[in-house]
Amino acid sequence: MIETPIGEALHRLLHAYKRAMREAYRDIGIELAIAHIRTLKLIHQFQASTGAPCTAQAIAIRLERDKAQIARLVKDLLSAELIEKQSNPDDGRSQLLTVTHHGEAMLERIRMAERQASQRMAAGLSNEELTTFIRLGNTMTANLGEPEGRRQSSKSIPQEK
Amino acid sequence: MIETPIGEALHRLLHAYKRAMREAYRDIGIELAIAHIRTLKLIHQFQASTGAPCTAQAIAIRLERDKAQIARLVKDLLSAELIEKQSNPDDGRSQLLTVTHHGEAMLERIRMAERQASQRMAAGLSNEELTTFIRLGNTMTANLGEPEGRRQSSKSIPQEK
DNA sequence: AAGGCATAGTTGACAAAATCAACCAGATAA
DNA sequence: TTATCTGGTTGATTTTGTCAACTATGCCTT
Repeated sequence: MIETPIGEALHRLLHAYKRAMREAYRDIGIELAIAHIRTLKLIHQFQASTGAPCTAQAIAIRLERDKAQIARLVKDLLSAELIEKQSNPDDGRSQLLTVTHHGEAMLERIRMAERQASQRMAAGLSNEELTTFIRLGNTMTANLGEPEGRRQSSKSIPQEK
Repeated sequence: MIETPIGEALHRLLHAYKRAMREAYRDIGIELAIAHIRTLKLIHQFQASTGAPCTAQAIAIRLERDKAQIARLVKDLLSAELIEKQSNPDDGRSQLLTVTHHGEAMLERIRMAERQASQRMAAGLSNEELTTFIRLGNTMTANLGEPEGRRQSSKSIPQEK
């Protein structure tokens, strides 16, 4: 077969992965798009790991996305009543986002769907191999994440360590 | 930091990678989108490895994309005179695609841009680690690529081995 | 030879993902 | 008080991707 460099391997894997995830979500009756699901998961993880609510700014930083896109994703999740917002007492411009009970239930269904697809993806690979893959992937992401300039949404935002 | 499973690591890496590639292409004055570039590269690789021209069907199979999308990508590349087509003598429905000299020159510029970004991405990693990453990635892609049904563009098309 | 089915490619429509720019209200620093 | 920065919003656009229906051609069966 044709030799594939890293970039090509990545494209193919993420495309296959997204397709598998979409099918798994659809099989369970979840109609959320993948970006919405990632955002919902991040809001929940933020709460769980810091004990504090999340902000749109934190999501934009963590996902390295344009804040405009995050705003639209958050708006959709609010409309679906999967998250809710309160005014931030420390910053009048900002809202604190938390996952609702409805959102918690949705997250549980998402986990079920992902478990199945992830097991299929990882078939024949040891835990060590999976850990190695994640480590190498995160290293490359970090390598790419130190820009020389022109990054928009995070141009003057310090990278979290 | 928050633990990231494989899916999350993949999303972040490909997003960072695509952004780095776009910046590298832009720095060199290339205005093609990434999907167009991947298609152009594939047509060239197909020629180089088989000695025969490429077809839209072969691209759809190799990239695992909907044939409608491939048709649009091919149309754009034809308009940009990066590739050209001839009627397939063996199949009146099909056209054979080849890269033009203009396309060859574009590919050379693309390789220069990618070399720089790839080196930055791979900083600190050995060749063995990069090879391992690609191998694991391709294994997972293959795991996901054996559908139980509902795949559109490749539903009745046998997977290449 | 004719009919039925499958296929290569095209087109329309739509959804998802992502970026860029401009804006407003609030926060901070001088 | 003023200037600058920031969190978030909205509009516009580009890129990526999927689904369905269609046409012309190819293949198989009768």
